[in-house]
Amino acid sequence: MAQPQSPDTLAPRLMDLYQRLLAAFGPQHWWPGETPFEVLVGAVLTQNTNWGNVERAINNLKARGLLSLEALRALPSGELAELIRPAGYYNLKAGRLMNLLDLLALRFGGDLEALWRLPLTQARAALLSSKGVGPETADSILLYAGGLPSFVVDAYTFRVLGRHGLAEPGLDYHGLRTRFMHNLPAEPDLYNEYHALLVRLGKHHCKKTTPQCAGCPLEGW
DNA sequence: CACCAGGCAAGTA
DNA sequence: TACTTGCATGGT
Repeated sequence: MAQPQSPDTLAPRLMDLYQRLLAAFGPQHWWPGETPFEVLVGAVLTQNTNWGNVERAINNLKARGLLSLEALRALPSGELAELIRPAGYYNLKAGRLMNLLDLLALRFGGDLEALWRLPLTQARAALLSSKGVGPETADSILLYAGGLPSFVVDAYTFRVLGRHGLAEPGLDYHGLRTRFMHNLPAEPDLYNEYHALLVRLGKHHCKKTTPQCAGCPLEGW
């Protein structure tokens, strides 16, 4: 596989990037969610959406005691849509969430632990088989709800890595994910913080694709 | 006012 | 295969 630089230097460079972000921003303590189930729901609701809006939606469910697999599945999809309205794309997401809840109920007996017990690739494939769960949502669920070492890639990841020569144009989601996973120890805590730190960097700095902005913790890196 | 936010699937050429 | 479009709220 053609890589922007030799694999020998890639691993240390990815660790160096992590250390710099950690030093600059500190631990991010993702994912805000009290239970794995709540994290899973949040993962669907936050698709292309600000987390603050997702919290409003989840609070609507919590306030009514609906934040459980059984309660949500018993809810008419139209009512679910109204409750998650603040998260945006609410009709779409109500359907996507129901798809995923059906998968959990029908294929795993409603037991998330049964999902986490599968080999990572099989658990990931199961999640991806649910319409509305793409690679980033699947990896977010595996990592942040299941505590499994599945690296999460997002738009910020492409932008930051691309700018610093660690991701060539045309590299796709799978390519970038495996680049991280083949060059870092398979530690869930590391993957957890790493992704959160990349998002944190993207949120407050360096929104442009080309030059680095002044004051960025990666300036000159 | 425009633009963005922790995507995904379906449609088009 | 490689773009493009629809989905939608709330904050800056």
